[in-house]
Order: sequence, then structure tokens, then C-alpha cells
Amino acid sequence: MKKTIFIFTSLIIALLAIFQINKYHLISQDVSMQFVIATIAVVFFIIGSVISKKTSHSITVSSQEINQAKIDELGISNREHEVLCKVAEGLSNKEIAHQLYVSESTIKTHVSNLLVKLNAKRRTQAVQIAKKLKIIPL
Amino acid sequence: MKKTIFIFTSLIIALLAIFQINKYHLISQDVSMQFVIATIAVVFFIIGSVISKKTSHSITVSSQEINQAKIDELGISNREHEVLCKVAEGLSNKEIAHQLYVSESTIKTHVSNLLVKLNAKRRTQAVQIAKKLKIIPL
DNA sequence: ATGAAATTCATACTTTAGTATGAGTACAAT
DNA sequence: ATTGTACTCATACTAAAGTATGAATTTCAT
Repeated sequence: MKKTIFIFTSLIIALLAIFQINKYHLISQDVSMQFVIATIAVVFFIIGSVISKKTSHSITVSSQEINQAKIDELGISNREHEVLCKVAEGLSNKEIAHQLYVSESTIKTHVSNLLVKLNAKRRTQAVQIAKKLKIIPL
Repeated sequence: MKKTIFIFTSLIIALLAIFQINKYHLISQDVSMQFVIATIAVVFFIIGSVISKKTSHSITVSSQEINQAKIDELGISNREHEVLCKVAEGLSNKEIAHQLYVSESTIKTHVSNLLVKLNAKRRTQAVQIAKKLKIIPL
């Protein structure tokens, strides 16, 4: 958000500079004046689009962004969350173990801990709960 | 989208009009010139924001209906679909059996058939695939 | 450096899940 | 009436998932 303000401010300064240049050198020429105005319009149009996209990204897409606060609240560790995502993809413990280069028993431990933390009885239920809490993507 | 183009065009014309007025009446006054430029900037910033918001809205919102055609294509029966939804809720075979007033072996049969039809190895994967194909809610 | 939390792994066990096979019932279409 | 489809159920089995316990290692902040 600070970046946005910075960029915004810079562009205003830049445009004022262009205006000043225009004022002292080309003030009476229609063509350059229209060019300046067109440039300003385009630049601010782009700025508006970008900012809107970024802010609306955190609003509309927030329904698909992970809720880190909830993860912390439930005491789910990084590794556990990683495993949880793999479980949500429909992978078996063995497949997850291979993908993460650990043993199957390690995955079993993680899954077991996840079930407790998510208050679930099965991995399918854990996925369902995790999606409801928005702690896993989509 | 046609509305957007219309609004966009109208505003360009409006701004050019303002420019013309400015040209013939206030061309030498800095204050009004800056005002015009500021107005242009703000207007186009708003236009950019609105357009961006509308387009991104139409992208993010459109997605939440079940695909009956796909269900038929895969040859999934009513009962199977019913079971599939229960599986997606994270229920066990036994729990589903109780809810549907049938035996657990019946559910096992349905699930087994579903796995074949959805080309899945596990129930978790079946849920994942089903959601991707939009044949189960959310 | 030390203690807490995180990660890893194993073994032994119980419980679900999933497969294979066969079969009975009901119902709609031919 | 016969055929096909959907639904039901059982038995017996294999495979995967999940629990419990204990322990070694690593990481990280106090």
C-alpha cells in the first residue's frame, strides 16, 4: 500500500513537471498540449486500473486467499499446512511422503496432528473444514 | 463492454471540450490549467478504477453451478451423486449409510463405482476431481 | 547455551476404505 | 415377457488410514 502511494505521488510530480515544461516552451501549440492531456489521461487511467486491480484483488480474491491468522490460531505448523494442502489434492500418505522426501510414518504423524487441530475425524473432513476456514487454496 | 467504450469515448470528448474552452478563455492562467489537468487525472483515475473493478468482478464471480451434463456424461446415477456429495462433506461410509438408511456395503459399492467413473484412486481424489468438474456444490 | 517447538521416524495396533464377486429386487422400456 | 439399469446387500479379502507411544534431530529464540 505504501508502494502505491509512492508511485502515485511520483506520477503526480512527473505530470506537474511535464506541465511546467509545456508551460514555458510549448504553451501555445495545440498539438503538444493535446498530447500532454492525452498522456495524463492514459497514465491516470492505467494507474486507476492497476490500483483498483490490486485493492480489489485483496477483496474479491480474498475468498480464495489463505487465512494465515487462522492457521496460527489453530497452531498449525508450516509442514503440517504443507501436508494439509497435499491431502486436499487427494494424494495418499505414501504419495505425499514421496513428494516431500520423508517417510510415510512422518506424514501419518502430521495428518494425525492435523485432525486434532482441525477437530476432524477423517482427512476428508479435515479438508472440508480447512476449506471452510479458508486455510487452504480454493 | 460496449457501455465501457461509450463512456470512455464520451469522457474523451468531454475533456477535449474542456480543453477547447480552456484554450480560448483561460489559456494563460496557471491555476485553471492545473485545475483542468487535475480534473483529467482524477476523472481518468476513476474511470480506470471502475472499469477494472467491473471486469475483474465478472471474472471472479462467475462460478458455482453444478454441471449436470458432465454428470450424465460420466454415467453417474442419482444415488451415486448423492453419495458423492456426502463423501465431499467428509463423512465416513458408515455415517453416509446411516444418513441414507442403507447398509455400509451399499455405500462401499457406490463409492467404488464412483472412483471408476471419476477415474480416481481415493475418495479424497474423487472429491477433488468432482469439484474441478463442478459436479458437486462449492 | 538451553529449553521449547518443530520435524522426523519407527513399531505395533485398530479402524476405515476399497476391491472382487455374486446375487436379489424393483422398475421402466422393448 | 424379457432385457437393462439402478439400487441394494453380503462375504471375504487387501490396502490404506489413523492412533498411541517413544524417541532422535533440528531450529530458533531467550
